[in-house]
Amino acid sequence: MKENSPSPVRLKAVAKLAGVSMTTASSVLNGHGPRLRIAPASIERVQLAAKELGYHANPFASGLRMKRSYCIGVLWSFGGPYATQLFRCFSTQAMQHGYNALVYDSMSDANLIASQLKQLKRWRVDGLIIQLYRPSPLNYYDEIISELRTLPNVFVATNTKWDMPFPGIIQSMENALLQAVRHLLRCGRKNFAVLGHLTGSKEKIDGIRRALNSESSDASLAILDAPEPTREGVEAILSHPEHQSIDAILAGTDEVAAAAILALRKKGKRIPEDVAVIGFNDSPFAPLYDLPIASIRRHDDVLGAQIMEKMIASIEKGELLSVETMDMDFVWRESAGGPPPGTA
Amino acid sequence: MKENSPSPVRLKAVAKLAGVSMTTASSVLNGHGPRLRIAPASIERVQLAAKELGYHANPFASGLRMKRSYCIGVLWSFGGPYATQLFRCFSTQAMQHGYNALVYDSMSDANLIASQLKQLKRWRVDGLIIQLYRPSPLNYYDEIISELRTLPNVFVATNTKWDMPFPGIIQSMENALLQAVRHLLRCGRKNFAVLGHLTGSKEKIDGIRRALNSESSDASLAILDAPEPTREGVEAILSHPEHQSIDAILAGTDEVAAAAILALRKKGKRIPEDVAVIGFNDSPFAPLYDLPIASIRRHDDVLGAQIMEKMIASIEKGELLSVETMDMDFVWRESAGGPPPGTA
DNA sequence: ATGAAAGCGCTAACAG
DNA sequence: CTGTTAGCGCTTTCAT
Repeated sequence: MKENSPSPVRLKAVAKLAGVSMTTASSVLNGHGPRLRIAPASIERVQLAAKELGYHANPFASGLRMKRSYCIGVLWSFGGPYATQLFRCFSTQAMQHGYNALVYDSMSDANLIASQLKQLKRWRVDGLIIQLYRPSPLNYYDEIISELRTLPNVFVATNTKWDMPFPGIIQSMENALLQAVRHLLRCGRKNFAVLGHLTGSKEKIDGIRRALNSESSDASLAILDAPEPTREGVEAILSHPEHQSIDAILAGTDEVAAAAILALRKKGKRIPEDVAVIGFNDSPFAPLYDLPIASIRRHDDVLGAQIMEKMIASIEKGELLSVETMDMDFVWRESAGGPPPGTA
Repeated sequence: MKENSPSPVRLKAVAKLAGVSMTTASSVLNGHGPRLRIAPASIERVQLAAKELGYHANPFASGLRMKRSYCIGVLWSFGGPYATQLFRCFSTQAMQHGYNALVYDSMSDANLIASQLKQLKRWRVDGLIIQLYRPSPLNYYDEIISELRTLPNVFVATNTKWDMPFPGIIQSMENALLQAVRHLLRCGRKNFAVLGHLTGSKEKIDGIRRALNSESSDASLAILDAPEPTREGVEAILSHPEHQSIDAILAGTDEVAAAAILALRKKGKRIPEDVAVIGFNDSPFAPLYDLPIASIRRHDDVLGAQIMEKMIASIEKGELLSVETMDMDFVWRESAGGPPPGTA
């Protein structure tokens, strides 16, 4: 199974072939040739030799010496239909720059994150990209944050502004929710409901409340907890007598939205005439239902490459990581009812 | 941003605290205590000291010395709705054993794979898990395979038996296709079609042909190329006059299946009465359409942990990696028509 | 049963 | 401009 692998080329071999010392070879290969004013001829010979032998520094040796790892840690809660693209961006982008992305799914769990952080620290990562949503209580992540302070080049992706001593990016759903709510109000909806996992929908609920307020609407907002996106589960919840007046549902995912549509129809309601339904994540399936499902979209797919790019610039050139905002979008489709926003 | 991190604990400190030499400390911590008959008292003191100081060996130093990396490479073409779970299994499982998973999305592209392999080799991975479907022409992967021979603990996941000098697992859709085809034939279907990306559906087409043969059926099989799973694209294809007699569609993904259902309905066909439709991947959305979509399911979710487990056993205990088969399943739902298989 | 010493492969002061 | 030298932190003979 395992054959005798040809022992990897070492710096010594390159130096010998180029007819210089290891020092010179090393300097050239690390790009210090010009700075140290090494003879152009030597530079070229070294580079040629390296290419010819297919030399690549042993990362464990140079890592040990330089006290750095050429590894970038990524702690992200992967979910939703674009998680794969996101992950792909991280690892591909890192590889293109000669780095390794050590990617872990944090599942937004503080204990898990703590142990993953420990592992990444052991590996002396050169930088860390971490997704950390505003916790409640606010001190929930205190230990993690103090741990982060000991790491270089920390970049945090979060969902909402929050006093957090790291640069990063805010992916806010505030604006998308505002658009969605405005649309629903314009269509005359009065009784809103949030449907889905309670855990994690706090942000959505707050956002909707704020949106309703800012539009000075007196519409009601019900919170329906649907842990699983099954037809039966959702049906049971929506059958409750208290919930019969609901005319606008914001679901936690597109799956839940689909289940809700099926359940409501079964009860004789027409979608979107009687009840408007909006999903979340804009999965590729959303437009492919018999009634295309409106959704709210996070632009994860372009995000990964951008963040990794910045990270590497920060590591290599010391460019400061900055805080930015990236809004999500409301994607209108038939299930939201009414004419699409922006139509006269 | 970066604070003065407390310099990490080194072996020296542990040895001093335990009152032994570095040698002894190292041996104990690597589990050689008993073998070297080190005094039980010393063993305990060392372990205590290590725990107290929170010592963890610098992986770069021990990696350099031991000529190994505690890293496991994963080259996989991530796709389908369960890709995230698969990825999560790989990295979590590796972490639990103190390894790092270096995961790259190979996208089944030979050039990409070659460059990713190079990177992994530089990193001296202790093992490699790679997804490599039977290529055509068969020698397409020759370079990659000869590269793989130079790596330790290679484990290949593939789709079909094929002379490949590595242990691994075969995820075969043969059986699932047979079940699906049998079901369709039992329901009296005569004109089959495969609908989806042509690239990558060769295996499916062959499997269906073999299934039809083994059932001695004279049903026809049309190959419809639908690069994108959009309503319009699929509609255009299915509107072609030649394709009006089709009564059973095996789609490349559940998305394509959904698009096909919409397109066919628009043309006045009833699903599943006039045309049976079967998707692929069994995405969580499949059961949530107004007409639940039958599908074919790959058990990716359990696969990742299993493979990684074996890999680590192979690295640490030299247990041989073995070749196994894992069948996919046909998941009946209403879109496939007829009574579910197994019903009287 | 334990410790001193050598060295994994590389890089960066420091002398020439 | 180039080479000699001294480690980075750890593991492992080999002596004691």
